[in-house]
Amino acid sequence: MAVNLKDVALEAGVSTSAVSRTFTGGASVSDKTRRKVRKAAEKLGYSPNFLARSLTTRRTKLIGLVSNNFHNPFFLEVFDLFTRGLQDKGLRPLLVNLTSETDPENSVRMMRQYSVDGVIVASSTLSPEFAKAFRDAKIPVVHSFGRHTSSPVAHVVGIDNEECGRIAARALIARGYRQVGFMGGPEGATSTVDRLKGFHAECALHHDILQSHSFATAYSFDAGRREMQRLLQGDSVCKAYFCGDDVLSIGALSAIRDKGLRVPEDIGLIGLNDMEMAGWQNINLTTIRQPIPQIIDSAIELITATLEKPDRYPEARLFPCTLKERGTLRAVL
Amino acid sequence: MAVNLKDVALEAGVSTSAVSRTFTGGASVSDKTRRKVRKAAEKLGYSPNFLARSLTTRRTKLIGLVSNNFHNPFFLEVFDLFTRGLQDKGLRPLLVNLTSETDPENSVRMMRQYSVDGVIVASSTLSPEFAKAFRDAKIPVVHSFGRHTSSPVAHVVGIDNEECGRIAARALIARGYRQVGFMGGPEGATSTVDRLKGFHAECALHHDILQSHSFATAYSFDAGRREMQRLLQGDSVCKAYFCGDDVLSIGALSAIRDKGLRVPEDIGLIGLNDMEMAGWQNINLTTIRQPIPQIIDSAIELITATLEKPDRYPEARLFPCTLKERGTLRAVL
DNA sequence: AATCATTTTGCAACCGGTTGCAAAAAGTTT
DNA sequence: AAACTTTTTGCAACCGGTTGCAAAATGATT
Repeated sequence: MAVNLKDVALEAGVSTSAVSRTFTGGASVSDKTRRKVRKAAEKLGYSPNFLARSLTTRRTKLIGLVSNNFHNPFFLEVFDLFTRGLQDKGLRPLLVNLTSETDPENSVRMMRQYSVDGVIVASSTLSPEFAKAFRDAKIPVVHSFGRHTSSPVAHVVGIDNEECGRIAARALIARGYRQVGFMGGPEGATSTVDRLKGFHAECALHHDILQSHSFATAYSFDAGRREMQRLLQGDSVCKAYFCGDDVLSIGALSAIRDKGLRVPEDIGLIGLNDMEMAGWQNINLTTIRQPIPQIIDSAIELITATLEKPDRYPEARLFPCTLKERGTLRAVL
Repeated sequence: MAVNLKDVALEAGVSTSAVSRTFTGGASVSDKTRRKVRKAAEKLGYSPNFLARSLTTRRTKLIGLVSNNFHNPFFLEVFDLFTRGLQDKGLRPLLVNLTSETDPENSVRMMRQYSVDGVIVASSTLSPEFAKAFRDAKIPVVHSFGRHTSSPVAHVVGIDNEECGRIAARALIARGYRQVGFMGGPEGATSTVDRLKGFHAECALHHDILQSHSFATAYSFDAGRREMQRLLQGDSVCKAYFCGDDVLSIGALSAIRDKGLRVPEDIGLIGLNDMEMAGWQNINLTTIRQPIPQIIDSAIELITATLEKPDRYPEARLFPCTLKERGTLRAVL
């Protein structure tokens, strides 16, 4: 059915090697035969079969893009940037939806069966062990938006979540909030654990700050809303909350407003990510901006570099985050 | 490096055929050798190379998932369902981000180079010609959320956009709105064209309805907001608007509220899709519900059926939409 | 035990490409 | 024109599997 190398070779009156060489960069072919081959290929509508090629080159140009959060709009931006960035480099993302499956073994086997060149993990909740499983299997891997530990076991590119916790705490304190809370994402999410740690540490530096914390069950609107509703029913409601991320903040915001309270007058809120929606005028969320495009570009750069040199020493690339002031915190005193 | 068929055959003391046969369903192998092979494979950590296999079987189990809307949260839900649904059937989505590229030729070539078994187009803006290009190239294709024409040239599964326009018009009219507008998505989007047509036709059935229409530049919050701002500056603001989709509605909503007008008291709004966010309590959008899971299940079912029988006659599968009443239209009179 | 039917097995060719190597062709130098 | 260097070319083996076919092994029947 489909036209292959041999057909083109026959049509052009050359060997299959000649055809193969015209279609692979840097091979030795004379202009004359190259032209003949091009013409024959054109005529027959030939284009090389990447998968057959990969058998000998051992490069499929397939990159596994594995994520477990398809309910956070933040990740749509992430997928957009990853797919475009990979495409620009001639790579193809093979999308893997983890849902509840967090055991890496299945994913590793699957990625191996498809001979992906490398894997990009896009998740702020999976533990470093997940990425490590790929590394152990000798599959180049970069964990984007993952946890930075003191001794990374696999490439990580993202932000310093502890520092973000401190930034949030400082922002609240600078605005005169004295009773502050951290409303985290799921208790097991690495990002939440680290953000809490930094938030807690920074608050502890000030003797007059009353702090508390709790966790939502997921990084989602519903979870954020429910958790804030629960908090508002309690007896020690804080004056301002640092929420685990933007979508949680938006859920919290809706709960607060429904209760008839004003933001930021009655309760202040600060999120994290600065996803597109945070800037929507009807939301206008004060948040900590994560430099998403930079993180993604860097992750792609790192994975391609690792394809070249698979035993590259693991590294962590962290990008600074900045406060993005909008309308859910009162002004600095 | 990686362990292959031959290694396993050697370890198990059988031929490569025997190994191959134990790993492909319905082949003739005795229990005894099957056990030997399984054990050897286990020991060496072998799993078959799908891509090498595909060379002879002519099945890669790769499905191109091509979309051009990575800025509409609606599509995150779509990707979630597609990836899970395909995975459940043992298929792998190869994600293609079209961005501005609407010429199908490149996509066709690319999909052919990766020997995808089939392609799912997920877009409400691309014309049927796009999917047709795949069909012409003998690549099984299903256009989900695509345009239904009287004589489909490729499989389409989605909704009847004209009927949705009529549903919207009826909803507005039933609620006593007499001056109504359609604020569409991009003028070239097939979905917008069809929705306008139905909306227009239904309004025309009533002599006392004043209708108008305009287009936003994209299916996005910003575009919706900008277009509504423009409309509000004009001199013939309608009493209610049917917006091209939910995300446009949300943009419009923010523009209206910023102007100090109330929804639904001053202006009514109805969207389309019923994406998750439409139900968020701080948005609470009245909208037309599109049965997303059904559409996606059906699209997957149709593509797999077409893999079996590639010359299957093109069909259109349309699912009924229903009005989802929330808070942005006043009550029925 | 011999004959026949059925199942299991391995050989070898093939899927669509790439590539090392040596021979052939082209280009330089004397 | 001969000798030498460099470039181009085709052969054939290989990548990791599958599969048609005939031979071998097994099981059933007499």
